[in-house]
Amino acid sequence: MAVNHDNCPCMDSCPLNHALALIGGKWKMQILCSLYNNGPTRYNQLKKTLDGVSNTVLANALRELEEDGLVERQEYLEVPVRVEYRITEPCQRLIPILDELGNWSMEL
Amino acid sequence: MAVNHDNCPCMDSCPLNHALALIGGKWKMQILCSLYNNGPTRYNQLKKTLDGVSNTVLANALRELEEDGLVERQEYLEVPVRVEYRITEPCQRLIPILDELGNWSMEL
DNA sequence: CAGAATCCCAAGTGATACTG
DNA sequence: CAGTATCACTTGGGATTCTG
Repeated sequence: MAVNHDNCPCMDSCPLNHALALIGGKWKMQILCSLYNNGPTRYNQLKKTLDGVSNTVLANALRELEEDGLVERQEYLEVPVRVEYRITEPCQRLIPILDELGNWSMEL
Repeated sequence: MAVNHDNCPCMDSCPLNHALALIGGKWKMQILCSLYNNGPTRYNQLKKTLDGVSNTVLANALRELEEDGLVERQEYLEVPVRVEYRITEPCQRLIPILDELGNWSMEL
């Protein structure tokens, strides 16, 4: 069982901390959730959908998500430029887990 | 599916945000993890196990976890006083989910 | 259009000392 | 022993403006 690390502390090597680093923060899960539900989305559309995100935060979150392999960025060389974001396959496998987590939190 | 909220944004009512409020933060998952693995644990023992927590943070986290029904506090009227923390039954059901989440993050 | 740069604020975290 | 109080600090998040 992955949660078990002898006597704890899991500390730095804890898979859960790693997970939190990937999808923690105020907006990352919403971003993934939106991309999952709505499919590939342009930057400004995403910004409108996630009502209240600032550019700073959204851009940073997207870059981190991309670096971590959760999101793919595709740039279409049109004028004006068009950029779409979508979730990756490994990220797809995260969705059902998040789903369980959400259900659990609501039943609590 | 709980993750689906029409077009998103899940925003405030998002079950995932609720979950994050419960178990987010730097130490809460470690606390739950430790209590799960080691069983009922006294305050100072917990503090030693989670190497690096300050009193401020640990005490606050434990109080919140207790308010949210994830942790039970039991006070034994001995001299000196003894206080033990343990995870609750609803919290037990969270463990396998965290386990999946941890596994996912490591396989990524 | 898609972001980067800048600046600011609030919240979270932490170290230390102290007390019922 | 199990915390609380106080204060300092770091980080994340946000508003706004600007540019390739």
